[in-house]
Amino acid sequence: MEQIIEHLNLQQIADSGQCFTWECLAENNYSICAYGRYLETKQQGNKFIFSCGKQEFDTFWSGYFDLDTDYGAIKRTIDTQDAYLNAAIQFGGGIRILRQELWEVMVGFLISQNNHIPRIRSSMQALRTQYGQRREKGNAAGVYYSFPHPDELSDATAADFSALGLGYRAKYLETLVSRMRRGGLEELKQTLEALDDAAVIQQLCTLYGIGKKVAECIALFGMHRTNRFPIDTHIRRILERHYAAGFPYTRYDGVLGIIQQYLFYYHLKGEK
DNA sequence: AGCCAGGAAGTCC
DNA sequence: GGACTTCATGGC
Repeated sequence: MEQIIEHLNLQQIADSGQCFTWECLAENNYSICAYGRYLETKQQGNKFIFSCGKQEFDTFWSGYFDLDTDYGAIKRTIDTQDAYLNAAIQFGGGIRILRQELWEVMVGFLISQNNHIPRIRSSMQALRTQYGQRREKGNAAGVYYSFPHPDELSDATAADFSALGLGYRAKYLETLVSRMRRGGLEELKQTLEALDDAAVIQQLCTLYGIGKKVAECIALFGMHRTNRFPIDTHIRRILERHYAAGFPYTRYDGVLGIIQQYLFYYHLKGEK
């Protein structure tokens, strides 16, 4: 099916580092596996072609791409005097915060610490093909691998994960899997849903290998807590260099996570 | 061009 | 404050 969508750019999202499992098939053409479903999509300007039917798009993928959130309205609240932020949005205004699966995000950002995006991606891909379920694409030729549930990872050891390039993070994942298997993940999800942002972060930080920064990312990308503002090395530099007098947190209260993504992506890819 | 060093969406002890 | 895995990246 086809659809016109504003404030969405596949390449920007794919390179923004919020998800590590999209696969680039060609320019502006990606395959996406999420919640066990498979989708291929192509973009030409604001026109998109999706490999699924209208009903599946409306009931599932539309939510995944966060199309119910009005990014145009958010952009209109931006301080016109803030040259850096405006440049960032000019550069990466097609970024949205996807509604990804909690577990996949937890693993992705557990691996992300002290790491490069290309390497995170290859580790995530290896986890899928090693432990995920092999499935027919259905609406396209070939097969894909779903991202493995904790139960599907429960026989793997730290040494197995290390072999996939996780390095010293392998033991973190082994411990996390043992906590999240056999209903642990579903229990955690229920617990977290009931908590406010600060308590979510606090709760996540009790897990071995998850510190403040990773917890913030999990809340933002895995639970759509769009007011979380993860401060990593890139953001820290931006704050020092461009917001030495203080960042306007209160002005963007409620959408700080979205603002963070614009800034992060611009620093990562745009600003030279 | 090819090599080398500093750094990478940090956290643990 | 130091150690931790490995390697894509940029500088020379």
